[in-house]
Amino acid sequence: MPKSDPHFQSFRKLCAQYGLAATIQRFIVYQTLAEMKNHPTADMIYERLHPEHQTVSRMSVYRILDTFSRHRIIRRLNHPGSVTHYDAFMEPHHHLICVQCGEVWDISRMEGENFHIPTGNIPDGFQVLDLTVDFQGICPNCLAES
Amino acid sequence: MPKSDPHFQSFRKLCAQYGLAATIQRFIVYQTLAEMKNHPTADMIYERLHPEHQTVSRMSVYRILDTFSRHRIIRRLNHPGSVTHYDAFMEPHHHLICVQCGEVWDISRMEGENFHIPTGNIPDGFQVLDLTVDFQGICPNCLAES
DNA sequence: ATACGATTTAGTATAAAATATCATTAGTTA
DNA sequence: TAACTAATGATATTTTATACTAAATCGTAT
Repeated sequence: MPKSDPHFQSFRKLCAQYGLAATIQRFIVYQTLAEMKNHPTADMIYERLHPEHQTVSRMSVYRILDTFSRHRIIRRLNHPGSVTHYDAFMEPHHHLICVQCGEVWDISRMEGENFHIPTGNIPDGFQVLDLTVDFQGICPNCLAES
Repeated sequence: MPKSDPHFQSFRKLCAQYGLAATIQRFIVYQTLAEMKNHPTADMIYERLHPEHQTVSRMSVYRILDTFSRHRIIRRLNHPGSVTHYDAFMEPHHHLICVQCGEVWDISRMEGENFHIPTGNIPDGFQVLDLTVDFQGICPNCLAES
């Protein structure tokens, strides 16, 4: 019973903060995404929640993820390939991307990683919130195959 | 007549270097991409070259871009949204991405930008070839609207 | 130059991912 | 609780990408 979930109250506050209605569907999608640690796609989220919650349609999952990412409640990732991936702002991290097979790995940010924002290049009026580094390369598997 | 194009000879060498056949279709796709400076999608490239070159099918554009990106002759970009974008390794650059509207701008790399590869975080056996920094933020237009 | 074997392409069909529309339902505010 | 507004579900459709195979083209050795 989602509405009796103790987390629902704080979720209601979160939504109010952004002027959004705190629907059960939004709560379930948000909770499911927060539990998943592997940058799921909209479809992966739907498949995960559907067995327990037939009350959420696939359509709504797409729409809710879009709404939430526009409000920056969740994050829309820039993965390679042709499917949009999401995450729920867990811990900040960078990406390791194999240009051969397209696989993506997370790498945590390092103390002293020495990435600063080169403001000299950022046009006036653009408000930078965050940065992500994508490392392109070849993964061990693909190296072995070639 | 593509084959009489003076650039075709150097393109032939490029392909030979990677063990790829230097077909007219590949040449046209490559040339078209090199002319386009805005990270086009496969479809945008097809629409651009089609009026002049009916001899290249949409299917081939997708396949050629995939082949070339696997060989790192071109680059497959990690844009937000659900369509794969490409560029032709013109000049190295980073990206400025508006999380609100999804628009992307290039920013050139800076002398002294101070991005080094933190090898401590890269798993053994992964060969890093390049890195790109994505700056997430809000563009002036979207800032004005909200 | 020509012919042979190996790649590559075109075309059709199909799959996967995302969006549009609108009547119905649910959430918020008073 | 009632009225108003916003969100959902279902279906249909669009967009993006892939599978498959006969025919054409490319590279290599003659």
